Amino acid sequence: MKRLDVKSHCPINYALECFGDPWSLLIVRDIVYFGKKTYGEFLASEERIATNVLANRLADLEKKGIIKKCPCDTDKRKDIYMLTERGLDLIPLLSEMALWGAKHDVDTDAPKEWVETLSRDKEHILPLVRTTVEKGGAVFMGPNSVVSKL
Amino acid sequence: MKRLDVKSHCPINYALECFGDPWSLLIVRDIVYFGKKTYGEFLASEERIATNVLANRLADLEKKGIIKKCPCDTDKRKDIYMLTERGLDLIPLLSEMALWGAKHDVDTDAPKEWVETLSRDKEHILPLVRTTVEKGGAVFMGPNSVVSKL
DNA sequence: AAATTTACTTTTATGATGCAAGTATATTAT
DNA sequence: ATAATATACTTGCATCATAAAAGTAAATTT
Repeated sequence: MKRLDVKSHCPINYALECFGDPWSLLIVRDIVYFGKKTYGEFLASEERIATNVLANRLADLEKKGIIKKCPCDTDKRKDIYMLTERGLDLIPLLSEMALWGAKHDVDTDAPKEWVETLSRDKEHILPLVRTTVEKGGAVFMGPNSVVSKL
Repeated sequence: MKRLDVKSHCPINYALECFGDPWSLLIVRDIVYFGKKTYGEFLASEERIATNVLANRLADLEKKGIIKKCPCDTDKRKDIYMLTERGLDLIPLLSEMALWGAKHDVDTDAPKEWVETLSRDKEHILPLVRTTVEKGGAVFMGPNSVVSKL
């Protein structure tokens, strides 16, 4: 948890120092693709992150300016986590990662149609994903999902 | 070092399980951007990877099919590490990571001109990077560097 | 033949993660 | 109003990964 020393200012190393651990990008994925917003929703994700690790990662991501936390209006026990501008800027990176994984994992769960649509027309799709997520929507889930607009 | 259990077949998680540690992508970066090819060259990189960790990461990346190792013709003590097809397919992801880092690190070392060129014309640059690296060249170093062709 | 280079391995210390359990506050049910 | 439940955490402990330092074996240079 102590990542105070900066190893270099290579942009790739900088990015890795911000989110190059096994969990951070899965949290961002949960927001972008599945519209998750609360601690409990992140905790319930398929990869079974440990609760203390989730708390650490959320705090780190907030400190790094990738997510922000707001109290929930309707339930005061909950906080709502959303992407900042820096976080939204991760969408193209996340997409390339998803395309690589979908191409190279023979057992991938990635929906074939989405992969084809995305790789065919990034210029059009990525801004659509961004504006959707900005408004609290997601790629696959919810009434305003990106896939429902295609 | 024991990453035998697959947490999920989400393409993003798959990618993270292949190279989602703090070092693997720095090795790929050294190949793509700086034309590094041998153990000693990777060991000498700015971020100062520990020698045992480098040995582990090289072995893992080879096992995952991202790099391949060939004996060096001119010096039989050395091995030459190169990207496989799977490894070459990481170039777009690495580029997005570099663009994110260059944009969000106020102290970035990324060359401004390269960042602008890349973000303006990915369609043209990325295939050029790929064919260059395939032939043993790199983005910034060597007589056949990508930047020397622009 | 001796010194150096290269690509490692081994050992020990530290730090991060995984798992199980506990806590504080807010909400819902009775 | 009280009890039960939900939510977002924290704490303690075992295990795993990384960092640092040193050592090793084969190939090459002097």
